[in-house]
Amino acid sequence: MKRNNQKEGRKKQIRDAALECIVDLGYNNVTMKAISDHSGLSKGAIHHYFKSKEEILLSVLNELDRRLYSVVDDKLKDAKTSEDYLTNRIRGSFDAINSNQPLFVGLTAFLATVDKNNEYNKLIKKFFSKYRRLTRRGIEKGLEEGIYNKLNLNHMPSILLALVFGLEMQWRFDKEAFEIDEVVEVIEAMVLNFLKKDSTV
Amino acid sequence: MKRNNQKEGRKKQIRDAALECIVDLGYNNVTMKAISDHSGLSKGAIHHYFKSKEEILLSVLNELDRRLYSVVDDKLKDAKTSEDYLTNRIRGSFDAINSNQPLFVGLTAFLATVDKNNEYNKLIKKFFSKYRRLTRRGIEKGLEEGIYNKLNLNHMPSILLALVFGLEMQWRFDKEAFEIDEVVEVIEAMVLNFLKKDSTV
Amino acid sequence: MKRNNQKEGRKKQIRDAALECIVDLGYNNVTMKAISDHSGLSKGAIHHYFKSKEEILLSVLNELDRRLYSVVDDKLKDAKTSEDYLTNRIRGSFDAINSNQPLFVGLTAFLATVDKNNEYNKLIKKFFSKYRRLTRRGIEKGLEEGIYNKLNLNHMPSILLALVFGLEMQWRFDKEAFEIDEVVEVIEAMVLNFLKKDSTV
Amino acid sequence: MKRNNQKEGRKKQIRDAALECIVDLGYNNVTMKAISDHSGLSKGAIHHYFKSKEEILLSVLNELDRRLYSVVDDKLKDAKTSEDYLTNRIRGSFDAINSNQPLFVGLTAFLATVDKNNEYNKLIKKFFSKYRRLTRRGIEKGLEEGIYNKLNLNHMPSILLALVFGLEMQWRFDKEAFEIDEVVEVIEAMVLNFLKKDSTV
DNA sequence: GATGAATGAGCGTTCATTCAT
DNA sequence: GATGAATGAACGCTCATTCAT
Repeated sequence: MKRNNQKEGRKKQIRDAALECIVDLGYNNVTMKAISDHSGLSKGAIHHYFKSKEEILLSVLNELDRRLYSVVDDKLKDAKTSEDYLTNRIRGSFDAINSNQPLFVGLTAFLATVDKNNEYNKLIKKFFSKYRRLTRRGIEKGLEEGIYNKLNLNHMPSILLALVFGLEMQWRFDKEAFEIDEVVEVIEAMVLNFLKKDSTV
Repeated sequence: MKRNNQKEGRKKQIRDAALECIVDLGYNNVTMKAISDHSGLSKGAIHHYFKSKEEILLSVLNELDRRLYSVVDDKLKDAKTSEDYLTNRIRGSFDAINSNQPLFVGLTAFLATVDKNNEYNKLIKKFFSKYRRLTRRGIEKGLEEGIYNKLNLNHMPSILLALVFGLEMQWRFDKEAFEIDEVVEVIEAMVLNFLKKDSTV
Repeated sequence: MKRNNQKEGRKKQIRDAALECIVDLGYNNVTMKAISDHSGLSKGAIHHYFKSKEEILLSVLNELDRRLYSVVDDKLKDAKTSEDYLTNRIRGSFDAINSNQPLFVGLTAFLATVDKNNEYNKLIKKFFSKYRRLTRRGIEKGLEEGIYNKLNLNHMPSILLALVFGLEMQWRFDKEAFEIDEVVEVIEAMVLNFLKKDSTV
Repeated sequence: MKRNNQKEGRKKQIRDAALECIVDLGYNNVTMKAISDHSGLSKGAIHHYFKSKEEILLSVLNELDRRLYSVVDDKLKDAKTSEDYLTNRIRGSFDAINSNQPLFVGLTAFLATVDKNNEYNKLIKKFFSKYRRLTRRGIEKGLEEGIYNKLNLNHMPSILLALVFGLEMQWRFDKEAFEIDEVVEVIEAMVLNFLKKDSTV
């Protein structure tokens, strides 16, 4: 058991170093040497815990998925009503952008690795899917309570996810392009307004 | 003159091959050898037209920018009123996704190259900026005509761009996640509804 | 005949450009492209007159040999007695250094190409040999006139050639190392003194 | 400590191989592949010890400088009087030519790399300078003892260095041009004679 | 477990040479 | 004659991976 914990500790150490490298150096400049330097472990030791560089990066991607989930879920703890829940989900997602840049930078780095049939793609697919499911649950709650009209259940999660990622990306390249807090307020107003009142689409 | 055209033709040939590589192999697997194979030109010949791989990729990014502009603008030709204009802009953007996948795959590939102070970043910033300006113009027209409330002029372009990119990305990794046409309809309804009626935010 | 002259003119043009390249860029940075740029002729045209880069450089080396000969010989025109002749030969050689740097820079560039059995080596050997023969002739004249003792006929030419090249090389790397005019005076005194008085070696 | 020695051993192994390449193939044909073949180490291993080809060559040049110093100094051990000292210095230099051809071939190879402002130039300048200083010291000793006239202190070192290098070069291209031992004897006679008796220049 | 020396395939790039125009 | 587009071998170098210690 202790063995296993130690082993997991080393793997975490390596994963963290790899993420640091992605963020600091850019995805394409991540080398085993860089991970070695950042982690304080030798290249040989790293290969002892992960059999290849790809396995490390896969592990990082899984870790990012986990982190994103917990970061967003932390925002939902105090939500009482469904309306709160959705508001928190929206606001929480954007807060997550601000407070966890490495997470997003890391995630989007992987988006560019798209390649026919690779492992990353499957993980990213799962990750997108999970995020949509989470959002959907919040809306379902609202539906049960009769707050939202039922028509957009399948569409809103995708739309909200698009907004989070789409804004984060713009913001990353141009911090002056917009005031993110204001944009989030507009999005909140637009989305809640639409979910509550609209029933004609 | 003919000379120049021939030269431009070759550069296009190389650019096209490079884009093919990005789409087929993934950004990180684009090599001069791959571009050579895809273009049918020798590595030496490619270097005759572009002095480095980076220059080719920069050229591809510029080309994608140009293409996106024209693809989107084609959709606006028939727009009569501002409402049409904006509807067309939204719909056009999503049509562009369907009919020009390489374009979007290419563009997003570059998004992950983010690295401190590189040339790509500047181009992407310009490109995002241009797209927002284009959208903004459509909304301004609606403002003049009194169709839209004036409050969201600065925010809607960013939101619409986020939606386009954010949806394209999800769709790329999972074609079954949502029915894109339906999502676009929802977005249209939500956005136009918000722009017209809302005046409280 | 005219044909031939034109052809020779082109070859000279190329040779001159190649020497310029050696001097300006360093031997190892001489490329066909550089020769093309310096000569104003296309790479194709250059290959029309010389079948390879090596042939151009060989031609340059031959030309340098010819030039050195004429440069040094110009100094001997006014020499009346053998003593004048030798003085002029020494002084002339060092003057040549000052006024024809490209020539010496070019010549020494080739010295580093030494390679088992190459063409350059043969030419350089011939060139060293010719220079020694020239010097020897001056001393022989002095012998006939009874000015010099006869014992050093075979050795002085080598010594004088060593002095010319050896000083030029030092001077090229460090212009402040010595006052070349003064050194030349010392050499003159030492050599003439030795040739005249010494009879014990 | 052992580690360090091993590392230094490898660096020496690479340096030696590089010098072999210079001598066997000519400076311009030294490639990483050639050094790899000569040293028995892979290209990767070589780059593990030297970060670039230039660094290897610089290291070789430094090593040649060190070797020349020790080779020449070995000849001075038994010198009693200054006259011996200078004689030994002259003779020692020329002995060095015979017994350390690679050293001289290597050194002169670098002389031809002259290029505006490169690292080699600085080293060669230092090296010439050191050699002149060494020679000068011998002459100064003779001055103190009243053996030599004082006028040529600044000039003789340059002259002697010129003779050493100038003769080596000629000899390299044509072993039959002169009998080097005889030439050295002549030089000795001429120089010592001049230093002792001459006081009119 | 941990190290880093060693490997070698593969990278982007250069450049002498060829050849269709 | 003259051009420069095209070729491809060879270059210096990088880096994931292996393995003796």
